[in-house]
Amino acid sequence: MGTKERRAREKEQLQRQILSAARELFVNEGYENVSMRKIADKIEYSPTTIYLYFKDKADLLDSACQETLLDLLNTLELLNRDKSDPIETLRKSGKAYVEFGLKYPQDYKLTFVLRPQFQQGLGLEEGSVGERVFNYLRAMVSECIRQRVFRQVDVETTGQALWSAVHGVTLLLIDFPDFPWTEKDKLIDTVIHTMIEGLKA
Amino acid sequence: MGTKERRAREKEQLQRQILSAARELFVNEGYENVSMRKIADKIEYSPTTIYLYFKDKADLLDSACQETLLDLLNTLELLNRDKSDPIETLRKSGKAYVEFGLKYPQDYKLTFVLRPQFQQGLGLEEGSVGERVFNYLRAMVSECIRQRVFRQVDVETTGQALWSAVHGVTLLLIDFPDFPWTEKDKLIDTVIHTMIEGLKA
DNA sequence: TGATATAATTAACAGTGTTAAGTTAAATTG
DNA sequence: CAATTTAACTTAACACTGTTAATTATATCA
Repeated sequence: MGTKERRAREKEQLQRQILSAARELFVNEGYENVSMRKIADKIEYSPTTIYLYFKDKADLLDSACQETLLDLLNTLELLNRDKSDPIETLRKSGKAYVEFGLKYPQDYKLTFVLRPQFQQGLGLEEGSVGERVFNYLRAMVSECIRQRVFRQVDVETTGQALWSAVHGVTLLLIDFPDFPWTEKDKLIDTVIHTMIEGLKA
Repeated sequence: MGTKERRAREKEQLQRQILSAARELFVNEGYENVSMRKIADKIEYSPTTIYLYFKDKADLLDSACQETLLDLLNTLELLNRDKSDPIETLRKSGKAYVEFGLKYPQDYKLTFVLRPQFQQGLGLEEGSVGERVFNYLRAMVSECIRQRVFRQVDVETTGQALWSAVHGVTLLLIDFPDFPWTEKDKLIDTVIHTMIEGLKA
């Protein structure tokens, strides 16, 4: 009597299909320029079917951002961290963070700029993927302090400050592509390097 | 025969009135939630009248952002700069920049996040207000290097890196108001202080 | 006053997110 | 197997959006 389970599986599959189509459109055309009807066209269902699987358009955005955060977390955790050189690990992670943002600029903006505006204050609560990303950062900072390569700074504040810096350079590079930046990589490296130097013992 | 001039003056006044109403609505309700009809209601004209004074809605946004940039420039230039302590000047300016963003969060996001998305690559070209803001920053960095309180870093890259840092912390504080930040001012100060320390000779 | 130029409006178009009602197809029950 | 319930999906509609073209009102000049 597995019919019920099959149906449930089919439902789940359609949900994924909708989300996948939506995310692709969001990324390529921008959230505001994607209509429910466009998504419906892509998956060859009527527009209102989407509402059987997602509360509304913001809910779709929300789910898309969850996926992006998971991708980012994976990217970071795949870095081979050298325990004996926590600063190099921090540097590499920062670089990977920015490069992730530049590789998927629409995804990044959707997740870290657009979504908070809609789903106010959400996305970083306890147990969420966002929190896991931040935990990753916190752990690196802790290790730098433990090994006394950083001076005795506050872990929380320092983590947030580092996040601020990489977030800032990522967004500026995304939002002002025509600004006469000295050189992309040089700028990114400078931001990260300067922050790290400023934290050293 | 000053009728022509009076008419021109009246036109200009109405244009300002429209822009003022639009900016107020943008800031209070968010650009996306403000319709041309809402703006028209506020100024008690028909919606299409706006199109006699502004090309389209994006043009209105553009003009509103110009005003914001001017406000920011004024705020920065009103700081009493102590020539003998360029680092303190830089620190105060950074703080003022972030505080400006937090005081007018919608304005800030409109100018530095939303507008670039519409009016791609614009707003920082030669002779613009945006460029003047960046010149201000550049001058401060130059002074720090000239007085050898900073090591011999590249002015351009350093300025852009500093901008990245303050931009980042401003946006994070705006976008994630419910995130458990250690303490607003402590975070801002840490970001600025860490960057400056990392640049010192 | 009558002609002309300018300002402002009305009506309309194609599109938006979303809801409620209606329809079709599948699963369950007797 | 036939009847009925349930789930999945669609059609039609609402109130809104930015924007354009055609039309009306208003003020200036001869």
